[in-house]
Order: sequence, then C-alpha cells, then structure tokens
Amino acid sequence: MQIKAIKGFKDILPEEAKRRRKIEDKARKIFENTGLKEIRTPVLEKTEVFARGIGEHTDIVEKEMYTFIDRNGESLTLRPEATAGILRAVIEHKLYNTSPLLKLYTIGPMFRHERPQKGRLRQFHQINVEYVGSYSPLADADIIFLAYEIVTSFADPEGHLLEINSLGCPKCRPLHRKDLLKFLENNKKELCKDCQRRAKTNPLRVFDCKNEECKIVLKFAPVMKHYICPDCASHLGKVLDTLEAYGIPFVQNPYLVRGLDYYNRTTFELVSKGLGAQSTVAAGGRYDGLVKLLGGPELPGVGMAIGVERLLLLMEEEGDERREGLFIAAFGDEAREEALYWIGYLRKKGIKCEFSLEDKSLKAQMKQADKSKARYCLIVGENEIENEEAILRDLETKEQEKIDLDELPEGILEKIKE
RNA sequence: GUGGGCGUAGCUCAGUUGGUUAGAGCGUCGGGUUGUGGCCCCGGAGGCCGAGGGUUCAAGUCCCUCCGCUCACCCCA
Repeated sequence: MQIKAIKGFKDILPEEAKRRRKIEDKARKIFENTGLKEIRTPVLEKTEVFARGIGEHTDIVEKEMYTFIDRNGESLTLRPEATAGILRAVIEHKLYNTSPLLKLYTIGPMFRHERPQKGRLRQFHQINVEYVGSYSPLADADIIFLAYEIVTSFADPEGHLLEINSLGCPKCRPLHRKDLLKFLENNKKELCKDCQRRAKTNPLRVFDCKNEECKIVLKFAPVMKHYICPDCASHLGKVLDTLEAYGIPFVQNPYLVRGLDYYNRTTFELVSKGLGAQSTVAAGGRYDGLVKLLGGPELPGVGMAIGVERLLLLMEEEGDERREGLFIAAFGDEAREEALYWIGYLRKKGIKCEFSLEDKSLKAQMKQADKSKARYCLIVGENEIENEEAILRDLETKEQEKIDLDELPEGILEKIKE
C-alpha cells in the first residue's frame, strides 16, 4: 500500500505554489500600502485560547478542532482560525501599548477536521487581517475594503456579492435573542430537527435553514434589525456610507450570522457565484469583547479572513510566461568545464542561468533550453572552442550572434540585459 | 457524522452481450537533421485495470467487503 497524504491535507505542487505566491504577493503589497504589519503566530496553541475565544458551543470548538494531549498532559490545538492566536500574542506582548491602533496581517495554514469538499480542506490557508484598538466604523469599512480589493484583483467583481449585517451589541442583542428563543420555543413543532437543535446551540443559525417549511415559519420570527439600538444603528449606517465612498457595492442581509461567538455589530461575507456550496471567499466582522475575554484590556477589534484555496478556485488562468535568462548548451569535455565558470559567474551577477547536468546532444540540450523558458541559449561545442567563438542564440527571435570566448562570461551581461 | 457519484499509464479518458498479448490523446524520453528548440513525422519507456475475496473454462467487465477520491448535507474561509 502506497503512503498517501492524509485526508483533507494537500500537497501544493510547483504550479499551484506559483499561483499562491502571486496571491500572497498581491495581498502583501496591498497591506503595506494600507500600513499593516505582518505578525506570525504558532500553528499550535493551548486549547483554551480557542475554546474561550471562539466559543465553547460553536461547531468549530465542539467537533472540528485537531486537539490532542501533549506529552506533559496539556491540551493543545492546531489553530482552526487566526484571530484568537493573534490576540493572545497581542495581549502577551502588550502590543497595544506600542500604538493606539494595531493593524496586523498574517498568511498561513489553519486546521479543521471537517469532511472535505469543494473549497473545503482540513488544512487550508487564510489571509487574515486584524485591527485592534478602534471603535470607529471606518475601521470596519477599511477591513472590508482590504478583503474586497484582494479578492477582486484576482476574480471578476461581477461574480461576487458583499453581504453585510449588524449583530448588535451587548445592550441590544440579548433583547432580540430572548424574543427569538421564545418564538422558536413556541413554534418548535413547525421546525425541522436541525432547527430545533439550532434553537438550543446557535439560535441565529435557524435563519440559514433551507427547509421550506422552516422558512415560512421564520418569516414571522423577530429580526435583529428591529431590536438594534441607536448606537449600533448609527455605526452600521456609517460603515455602509463608507463602503459607498469606497465604491464597494453591497447588500444588507439581516439574516447573516457568523459561526464564531465573538462577533458583535458589523459582520460581512463576500460570496462568490464561482464556487460550489462553500461560496464564501472572505468574511469577517467586529469583535469588541474578545480581547478582554482572552484576558487582555478592554479593546475593540475588527478582522477578516480570505480563504486562499477558494480564491484560487476563482483565479483565472494566466497566459504564457515570458522567456527570461540564459541556458548554456555546452557539449564536449572542454566546453562543459569552461561553462561551469561562466554559470557560477552569471548566477552571482543575478542572471537566471541553467544548463544540462548530463553531457547530452546539442539537440537534446536545445530542447531543454526551450522548456526552461530561457530567453537566450549560449552554444559551445568543439568547434566553438577551436574557433574561440561561442554562439548566442535568441530563442524568441531565432537571431544568432558570435561572441569571442575571451569576452566570456562578462560579454554576455551586456547582450542579455534588456 | 449522513447521503450520492467515481476509482484503467504522470494527466484526461476509451474498453462491445465476460473471451486470447489492455488502448488513445496529451506529457515524457529518443530519432528523423553526421552540431540548433517550438511545428511535423517515426519510435521507446511507462499499467498488480484502487485492495481483498467470490462466481466462471475464462473477470478491467458480474457479485460482496474494505479503502480512496469527489460532490452535497452539516458547518464555514
């Protein structure tokens, strides 16, 4: 039996690695422009970090985490999301004392033990942003801007919908929750089994139910919109105004909920038509109570995450890469030995330079040169050694010229630098 | 955790009602050009037909079990 990677864990082969790097480079560029700083936290944390941060009764914590007991008896967990760990680090190093507003990003793997499907893996990657320290709705809008900007620079904006909602705050949310619970209890018999379960675990989730009968019943259910306090309402209003100023189209979705307990007020999802059932390519929201919950001071926060694998699914194919650098086709002992010096020299000068490890025929080496996508091929065999002239061929234009051997390798630098 | 679909070459897939040495395209390597890549032509390598068991004179093909992949539910990035 062949050894294979474990379920939901994927090898990232060279072609895909290249496309990922393109996404990461772009994200970093945008982050630098917006003044964010990178932070990298461990993939492994004490289980407590996530249990407290995400919420004991969320699906993620209850059944999706990679949790194990370490050799010293301590419970550890592979991070299922980035926020809790980053905030742990912010608190541990008192980063909030270094600046009134922390703007942080991280890119890396997350782990959830779910059944894999399109756009869902057990090890997946997120581009993550956290703003810690601002109550301003402009912070919310900034976060959404970043998510939107990165996603739409790789995927067609037309195929996307930004959904936004407010979950309220500790003042107004409990009122809604109380009424909703009452409503669900009264209509228990009309609801499907899933919704009866949700009513106990995560009541807001019932609004996501696809069951037609549930939908009819829930039309009469209390909606957060009608409970939202003036402060939360004005906060949301300013976020929406700012989105308009940024030119980001959106729709309000009063039923939008998040699966993590820590969110309050603004919550959003960037949904794509180009994905399967797992259609959310980026999502996030505000979490004003979380820093304190994790043992830090009372600090507000907003954040978002982009699913890299999902963005990858939406990324259009790129065209042919352009030719670059040099391939040295050397054959015969003398030429091959000489070529080694040139290669060393050119590589140190920062020139992309390849050659054949085997003493193959000229034709075979030319083929290799072509495949390597080199722009130029330097041809050196017995004849060239004898005439003391090498041949430099432009693989794109097919033009060839001769170069005196004693001008090599310096002479090449001029010729191949465009 | 629960369902559906699918497992034949590195990749994408053919493979008659079970019948002899399992095929194609792409890719790869080599040759056609005694020293010049892509296009074209020719050739080579590469398969325990997912694994195990069963039926049969005979199984890639039929039956059972297991494993894997995949899509969906659930949930989420």
